[in-house]
Amino acid sequence: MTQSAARATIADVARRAGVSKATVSRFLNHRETLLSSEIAQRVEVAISELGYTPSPMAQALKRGRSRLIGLVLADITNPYSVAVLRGAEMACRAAGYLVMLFNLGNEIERESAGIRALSSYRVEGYILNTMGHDPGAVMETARQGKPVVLVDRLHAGLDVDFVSLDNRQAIDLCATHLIEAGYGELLLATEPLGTVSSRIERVQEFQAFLATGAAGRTRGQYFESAAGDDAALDAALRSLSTRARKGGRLPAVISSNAVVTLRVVAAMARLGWRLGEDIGLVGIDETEWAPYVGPGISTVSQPTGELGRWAAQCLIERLDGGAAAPRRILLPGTLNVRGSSRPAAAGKHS
Amino acid sequence: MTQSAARATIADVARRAGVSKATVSRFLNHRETLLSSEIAQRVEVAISELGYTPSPMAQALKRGRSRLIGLVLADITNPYSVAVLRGAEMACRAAGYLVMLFNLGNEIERESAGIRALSSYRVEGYILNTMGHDPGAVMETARQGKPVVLVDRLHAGLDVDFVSLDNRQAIDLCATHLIEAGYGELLLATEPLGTVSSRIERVQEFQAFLATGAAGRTRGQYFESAAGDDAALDAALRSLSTRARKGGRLPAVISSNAVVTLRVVAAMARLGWRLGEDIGLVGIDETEWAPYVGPGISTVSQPTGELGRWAAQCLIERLDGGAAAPRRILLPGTLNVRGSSRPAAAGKHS
DNA sequence: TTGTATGCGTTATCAA
DNA sequence: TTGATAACGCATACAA
Repeated sequence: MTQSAARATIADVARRAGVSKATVSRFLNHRETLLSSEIAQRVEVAISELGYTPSPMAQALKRGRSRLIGLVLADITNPYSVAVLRGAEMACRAAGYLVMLFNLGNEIERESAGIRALSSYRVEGYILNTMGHDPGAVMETARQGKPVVLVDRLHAGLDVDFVSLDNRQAIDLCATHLIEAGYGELLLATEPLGTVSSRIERVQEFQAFLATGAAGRTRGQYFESAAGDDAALDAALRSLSTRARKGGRLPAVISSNAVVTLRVVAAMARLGWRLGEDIGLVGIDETEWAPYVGPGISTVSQPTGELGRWAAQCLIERLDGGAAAPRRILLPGTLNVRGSSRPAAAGKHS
Repeated sequence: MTQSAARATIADVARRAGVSKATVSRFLNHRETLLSSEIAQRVEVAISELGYTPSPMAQALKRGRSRLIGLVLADITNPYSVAVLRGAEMACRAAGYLVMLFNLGNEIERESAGIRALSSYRVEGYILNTMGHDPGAVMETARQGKPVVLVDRLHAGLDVDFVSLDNRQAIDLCATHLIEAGYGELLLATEPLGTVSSRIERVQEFQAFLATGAAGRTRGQYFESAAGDDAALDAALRSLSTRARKGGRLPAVISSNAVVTLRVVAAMARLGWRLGEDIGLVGIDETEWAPYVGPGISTVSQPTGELGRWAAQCLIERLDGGAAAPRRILLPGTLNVRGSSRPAAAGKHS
């Protein structure tokens, strides 16, 4: 325990125990098969006396496998991503893997840099939650022959395991709840679609829902809300309200994720509208603040921890040799009803 | 570029360029000193043709230094921590270091595990934002002779660089603002003090402020709010209100961080009080939702990115040989005034 | 059952 | 200026 600055190596242990390095290594890796007599004892005490821990770097170099799993996050600032990270981390830890994180910080051009960095550390597989803007980068992972699992966002041309919220179920949940609550003119507000599969899918499922009998005479549109453009959002909201009034319906917004939910909330302040009364709102993504903004914001919680856990699970199974066809794992969301989707006295909006 | 599964090694490059491994290594590391003639050319093209990248693991093994910096976070779920992480990451990247993250997930008993894991990867220094509950673990870093910088939380007996919000300035900012806004009976609500230096410091600075002339006839107390115990918080708030009424003052809360701010907000809902009117509130830690909860919540923003940047900076300077005495870097917060600290019509609370 | 020798991908020391 | 070679810490094939 009382050790000088440098970490003990396997040679130190061997010397101290009066055995060879190979024996120490065997004690560490093949304890059961090549059992030693009382030499194991000596090695064991030497190890604990020296506080010896094998160097994962040297092990990786020798074995060709690192017990590292690479996790690429588009934006660690996003609570969704962090929650997924936690789930994945726990599953990996349980399986003896360490998660090596690479945060893109929303700089899509770093996508390949991230994968290269992880690759240089010989990670054994990748969990990707990126923009998918740099197909070359992601293809590189496939080329390496290392397993990949995508979270939340599909990549064109990459046929691998995929773990995500069941967007159809989530959209259905939002829409039917809103309709049952009395709202009849819907707007799906989303971040700009771009190539992000989850955004696109939510819009498509929304449109599919509207085309269904379940929608009744409900009408709906969608709107892409860009980061700085408050005016466009306000206009879309006003237009929604106008359509609703003309049709004798109550207007409501489904926001496609927490970022957009916050934008809609901000718009309420600008427009002087009250959630639930002047307009309905249910947002995908539960947040800690949802219960306390306005009358409380109705949300659909994603099973974020589970998503991360599943992602890790998929990867680890493939690492263990499971070679089935790519899986698609879609987990359901759960609805949290709050004031933002309770029309107070039936449409008293101006 | 067109490569088989395995990554190219320095030997591949050497073979391709028709030189020795040593030459390739020199090209990579000592380009200026031992300049080669047109051999450099050959090496250069071979490298790019093969898409060769040195293995950081092998480099670390040989050099004894990893260009890795270990970052231990108490809870990555906390936006404060993530913001610090981002700042630190950017500074490290600029200096050619990679951040290796270890998240404690608030499990304090993992503190030593985290440091050991990082240590096994031969990180060259540590940025620590932990509970400090496991002194042994942290001492271990010191024993290793590797530089350490503490963020937000001091550790007893560990005399190293420290980067943090200027708690005195922040508390003064909150208190004087509240007083100027007309509030005279203050309550500092904090998470249980335990051994967390930042919490303790904020309480002490609060008490110091009250003892000062600046406080005038203002009175104040502090309250430790435990995670599940809503009743205690409600009681503390009611008692605050009672004291205020008796003294003919307006009551206000300073919440010590974002977690507590949210608890106070939740209490408002339970008690049926309105922020700003029935009670004032200013919280340390800016959040994305602060503008939209109730009348908007006044906050003090921490310069989180800067904190992270400074932490990395300190570490890197020591890594480069700077051996001065431990530094204390205290950065000021900035006040964001919103509705929660604007008494509407002078104390119309019951 | 244990020890010796070799190699993983690098860098650094020495000769050439 | 360049090329063998040893060594970093470890795991394993082989020999003892």
